[in-house]
Amino acid sequence: MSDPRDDGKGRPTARSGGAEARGRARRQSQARILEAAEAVFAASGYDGATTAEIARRAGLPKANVHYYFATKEAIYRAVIDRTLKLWLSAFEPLGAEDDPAEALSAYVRAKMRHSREHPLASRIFAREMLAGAPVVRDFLETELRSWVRTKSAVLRGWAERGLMDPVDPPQLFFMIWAVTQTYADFDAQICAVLDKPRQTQRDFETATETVLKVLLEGCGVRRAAPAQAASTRVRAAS
Amino acid sequence: MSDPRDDGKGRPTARSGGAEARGRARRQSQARILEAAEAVFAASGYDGATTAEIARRAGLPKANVHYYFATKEAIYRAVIDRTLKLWLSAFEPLGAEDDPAEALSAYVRAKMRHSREHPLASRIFAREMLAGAPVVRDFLETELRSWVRTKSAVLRGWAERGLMDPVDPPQLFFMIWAVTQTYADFDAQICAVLDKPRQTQRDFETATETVLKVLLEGCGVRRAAPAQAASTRVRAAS
DNA sequence: GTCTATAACCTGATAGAC
DNA sequence: GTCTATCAGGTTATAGAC
Repeated sequence: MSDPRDDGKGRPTARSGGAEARGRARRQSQARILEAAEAVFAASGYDGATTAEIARRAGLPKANVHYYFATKEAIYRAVIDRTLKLWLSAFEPLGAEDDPAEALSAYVRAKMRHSREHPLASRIFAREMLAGAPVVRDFLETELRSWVRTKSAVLRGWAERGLMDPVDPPQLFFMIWAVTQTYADFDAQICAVLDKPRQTQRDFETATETVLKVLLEGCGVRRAAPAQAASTRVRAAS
Repeated sequence: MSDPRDDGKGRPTARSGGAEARGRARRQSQARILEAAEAVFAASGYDGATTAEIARRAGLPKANVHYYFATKEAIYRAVIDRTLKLWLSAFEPLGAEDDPAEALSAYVRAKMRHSREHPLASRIFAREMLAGAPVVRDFLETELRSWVRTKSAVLRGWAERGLMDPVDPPQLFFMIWAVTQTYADFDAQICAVLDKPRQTQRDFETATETVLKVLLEGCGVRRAAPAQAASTRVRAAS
């Protein structure tokens, strides 16, 4: 997963003069391809995407795309790599000594922001899940599983200290992920029901407040003050 | 949407003797194709699905599939038709005179059961949303939107009478749908995290109880007794 | 490194014998 | 109504000129 661009081509020749300029152009082309591919895979899925469409969006001839990425699958793996890094970046700490209201609130807000700012990544991830996680299964079974184990212990600790209700922690995470990601993945449904061409910033804020209220009160934690985040944590009295 | 099998072929000839037997065989073949197609579309999506695979699963030669459904798209539309009917069948009444705890509880339970019993339909629906609802947009903008409008008024009425907290009703429906459907759509993720080959009946019950607790307490309604359903409704005191 | 032209393959759909 | 054989179109990937 760490370097999916293993096509073995295009490495700088030993006797090159302008290697740096070429390296720049190389990275820029690759970046444009990945950005185009993200949009195409999110909209059409792996099978629906075509390398021709990716090339068109990237503003390159199709053969150029295959020069940088040997196969369509290699492009997809590179995009997934990015997606997982983004997914993980939305994972707030949730430390045992944190105040549950503050920490859970910050986590849910981070996930909501992630859906708002990176809907394409969210949709690609969702498509992977629907297909049975053929590519990201290893990630789910290692990194994500161990994250859930660790954080579940933290939540059980909070419940034992009476800071929140005893809620099955993995199930709570499934709920949080489902609710926050629906604003990216099911955008078409939400827009259709609300009779709007797209979700506005205000819709997003309403959604965030509703989600925070229902999820936090639903597991028995009092809400933190709306505006502040992880920087001004309050330690829980032990 | 009502009859997507509009290929115009295969209607019984006027002078036929065994028309009934042929009609039976016809319906049976169509049913087998649709069942196979549901599985293939759910697993692979529209573009990933092949008519050859659908035929193989249905136990028929490929040409036979094209005899009953002129195009791949016609098969897909027939499957979607089924899916939407199933989706609507999980919609409990939610009447203004019902007790919110009973009614919402029954609705969430129905949606959870639907995910458990019809995961393929749920995944096909999810893929449609991810693709921007090209086929079901009309359904979303008419039937579903009007359902949400009607039921939102019911929820606002409950909130005004102090039977639940004032929660933005459409947002609450989005949350309920997201949470309940995740158990079908993101099954791969849930199994991977829980380290199980599949979700057991017990996992499903834990999930249902957790979802009910968090969602109902999250919008300020007291939980109804677990076992009973819509038959023994309690009228809300007005 | 870049791009045009093309090869190799697969898929949806059909023709036509039975 | 059923099924084998095949066509037409589109896709991934590559060869080879520049």
